[in-house]
Amino acid sequence: MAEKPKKPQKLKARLPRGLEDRGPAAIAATRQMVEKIREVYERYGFEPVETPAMEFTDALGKFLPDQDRPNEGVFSFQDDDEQWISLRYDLTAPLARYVAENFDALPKPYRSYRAGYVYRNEKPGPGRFRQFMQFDADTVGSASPAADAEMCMMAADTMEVLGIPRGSYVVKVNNRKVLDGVMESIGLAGDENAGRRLTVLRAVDKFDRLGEDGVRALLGDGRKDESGDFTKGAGLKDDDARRVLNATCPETGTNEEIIAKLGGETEIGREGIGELAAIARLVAASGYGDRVRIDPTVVRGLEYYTGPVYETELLLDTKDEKGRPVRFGSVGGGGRYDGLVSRFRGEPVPATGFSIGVSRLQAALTMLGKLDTRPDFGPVVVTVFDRDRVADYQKMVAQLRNENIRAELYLGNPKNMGNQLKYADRRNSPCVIIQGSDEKARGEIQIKDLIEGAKAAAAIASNQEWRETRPAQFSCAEGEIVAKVREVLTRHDVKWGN
RNA sequence: GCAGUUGUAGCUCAGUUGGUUAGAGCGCCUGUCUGUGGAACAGGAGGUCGGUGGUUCGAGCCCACCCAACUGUACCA
Repeated sequence: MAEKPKKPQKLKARLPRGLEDRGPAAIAATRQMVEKIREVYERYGFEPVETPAMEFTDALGKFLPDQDRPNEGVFSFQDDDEQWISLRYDLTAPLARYVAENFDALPKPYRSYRAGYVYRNEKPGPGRFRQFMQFDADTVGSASPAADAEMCMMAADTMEVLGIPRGSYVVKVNNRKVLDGVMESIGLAGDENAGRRLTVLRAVDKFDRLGEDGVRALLGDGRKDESGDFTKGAGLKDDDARRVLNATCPETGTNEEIIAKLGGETEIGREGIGELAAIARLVAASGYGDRVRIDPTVVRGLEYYTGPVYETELLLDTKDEKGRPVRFGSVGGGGRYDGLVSRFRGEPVPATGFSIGVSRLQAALTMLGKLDTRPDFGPVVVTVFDRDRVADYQKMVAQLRNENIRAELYLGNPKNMGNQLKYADRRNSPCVIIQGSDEKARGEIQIKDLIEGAKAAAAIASNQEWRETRPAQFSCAEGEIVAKVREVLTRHDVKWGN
């Protein structure tokens, strides 16, 4: 014990929670998803624009009320001039800043899209990350319900282009004005009731998770969850709670039937219903009435939305590796934010937008087994047989690379062939090039087809036989290296990158 | 934040009523194998038993506090 030398304290390699490292398969999947989404957005007439990952905190509108510091949900720091800067938490608020700053130079209505990472300092979970990718599209400068309807239809098209069949997703639409009208009708108008209105909205938003009874409890005195934790409710009278529930319970039937049941006891409520009806008509006319559904329970994140709100939800059952059901929440959402750009300008600038949660959607599709997670093929590996002929091998690599074939020289310790082949195997290489002194003397090289070899190996039992038969290996003239390698690649349909 | 559950090797987990030097499988590295991937065989590295303090002759096991992860819930701008 005493003679055992004390080990130096090792630094623990670790990543903060809610963040993830991404390997080749995940990167390839994201690239494909982003490309497909981009095609849809372009087809709808949107053009790309990107903004940085950071903004002044006040441009994001994220200072806590009555405090000189940013909201805790955003990652923030102070610049050397003491100004607060925050990582963007979505792509909408930065776009509003961009449009306001470049207003005169942009055509109106201005239609643009962008993909990028956003950051939220919240508790992570399945499909919930603290850095995640969104793909966002916005129309700024149009108050028409056609702009909103278009967002919903584009959301539907996007889901299908990503391989989610019709019927396995739904685009839900609601209108904040309808909710405001209901609250006004039970006497919750005015600034003094802002807190209770928020509680009511949060309760309604939980309908899909807690059901009618859970929402009723939250509208009334409160609710106790299965761990025994108690959540205080909005304190509505039974009668008022019933009216809220009547106006917000999910209804079955056509969009028109649902809209007809919404009531509309106030001016603001009737306005919202009218907008919903207009969207429903536009959506139906284009043949999207089955996928874009009016749903009175949709609330969405609470601050800047002013009218229609939309949400895309997967209807497929997702289960984790232990078979437990996993709730992913919405994989996309958006709405109308008529106040966000006008904050920077003294005039009204209506706007509406929609974002796909690329990271969450990818997590869901991975769990559903709908994404190809097989590793890509590695490069052709040129092995080192004679150490003093590395230059010859490097030349072969260059020949292949010049023909756009992924290739590399084995850069490890070339003491034996076995290790080099093991390396190529791990890299998932389609084939390796071998040239020892015997081949060199004949002006030939050996090409070993690792894909074919792996198949042939299944029948081979002993290591002796394995080595002696050299399965799927052939020789060719030095000058044929490119042509013969290409034959192997073609035979196995090897494509890199896509 | 609140509540519940769980922390033993890189991963999945054993570990008796508290009793020498904490184990297994898988993975990893090396060798058999300076002319060939897998398999097999042999060997090796890898642990402050989440942390600190306490009870005890003696703690991976019992107690207290702390930390972390997971699940639910809240918040989610």
